[in-house]
Amino acid sequence: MTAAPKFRSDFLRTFVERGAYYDCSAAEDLDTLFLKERVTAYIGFDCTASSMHIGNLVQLMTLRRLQQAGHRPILLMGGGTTKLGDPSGKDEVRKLLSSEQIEANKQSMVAGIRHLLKFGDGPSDAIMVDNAEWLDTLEYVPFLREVGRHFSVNRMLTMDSVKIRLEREQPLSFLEFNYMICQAYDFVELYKRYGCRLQSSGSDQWGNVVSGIDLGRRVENVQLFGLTTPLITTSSGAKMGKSVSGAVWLNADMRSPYDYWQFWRNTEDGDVGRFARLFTDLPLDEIARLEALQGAELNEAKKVLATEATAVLHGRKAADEAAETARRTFEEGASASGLPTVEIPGHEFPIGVLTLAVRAGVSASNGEARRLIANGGLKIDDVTVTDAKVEIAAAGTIKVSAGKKTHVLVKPI
RNA sequence: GGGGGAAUGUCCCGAGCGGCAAAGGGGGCGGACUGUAAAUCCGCUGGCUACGCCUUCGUAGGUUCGAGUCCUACUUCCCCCA
Repeated sequence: MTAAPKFRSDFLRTFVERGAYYDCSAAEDLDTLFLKERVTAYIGFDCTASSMHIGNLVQLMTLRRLQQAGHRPILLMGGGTTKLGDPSGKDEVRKLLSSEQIEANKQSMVAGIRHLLKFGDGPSDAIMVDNAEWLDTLEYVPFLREVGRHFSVNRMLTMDSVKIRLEREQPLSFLEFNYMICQAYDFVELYKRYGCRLQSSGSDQWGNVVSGIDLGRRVENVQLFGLTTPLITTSSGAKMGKSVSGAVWLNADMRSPYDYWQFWRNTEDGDVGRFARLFTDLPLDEIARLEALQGAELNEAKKVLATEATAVLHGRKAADEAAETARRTFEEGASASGLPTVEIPGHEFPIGVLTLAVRAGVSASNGEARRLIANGGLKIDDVTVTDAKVEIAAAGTIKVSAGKKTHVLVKPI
């Protein structure tokens, strides 16, 4: 990482102030470009899951800030590159996904982030493109002659994504080996189609970004730019978003706005300011005020962080509802109606607590529910369950809690 | 084409003289302490109709009272030679 240069353009200055800057190519020239014109920039996402996750959020926020600064963001969905599999940062060959699966993932991923960007035809409206549009129909030999000849295998072997596999004696298939070439080609293709000059990405993609810049210079004689963001970790060193049962998904149907709000509410003290700068639209002076709070007062800052971050992803209304539900649940100890709710047919009652815990989704199995009870972690309507054999009668809505933070409402119907 | 290795609890890493539901980590989940934080400490971490039963060690067979452990074939990967 280079020390952040003193930028003159609004966009890059904000980018640095918000803590999103890691490195960029030809900083001077890029800064000038931002001063001079409306810049079209892109970030690519592969369609490996049915939802984006917290790890993608820094990139998504970059697109958002580009748009806010009046530039034009391109959301590139890697419907084509997903068919190859990105070897970066992976120890193993990815499982191949079917074309149908990739397409379904793409639709779902895009739907999940619709509040983050404004799409349309306006000058700074976001554009969504799928690189399958051009990658799927490439002809092998012409492609090799036009693009492949600009790539040195010697150099590709020194790229981290490749080198790491080789050093660890982990397999790297020829299919994956082509990933960086396709990503480089994407950049040039987006330049040709949309005049896209900048690719932003996480710092782990630097090698691929540079490859695209090189290719642009060679085949189009144009100066392209790269801008990377740092890998975000919590202040205690953990990779972000790996806390609760795997990834923190952005799609509302995979993690409700309420649970998303909770994720931010549980931010470590030392991260409040940094995360607020990165993941909310709050003014910097307001953030400075919030992070200056000490001790338990920081909880107020965390609530603001949670609400604002949720508003960015799910919209203001959902964020306010999540905040209110949390307030009633945690500060009043009430069975707030906004909690995640599970409906169970009335004829299943009276129901055993184990089954109830599983049906409510707070335990994965009866065995797990048993252990939860043994550890004193399961509560029904705020009463600790001590006997795994008790049955619960249907008496209106029941609050099922696992530990202090997980609460689910069960509604007999 | 020839030779040598590797695959372990479906989160990951990783031990495993033929008696193994399988050591030890990491992670995760609960509890205590707190502020819905961090750090620390404690417990748990295959499933079930549960003092018993069932399913797990790349896949399929075999030897054995008994196999993660031995044999055979296959799959995938790594290394060396050609």
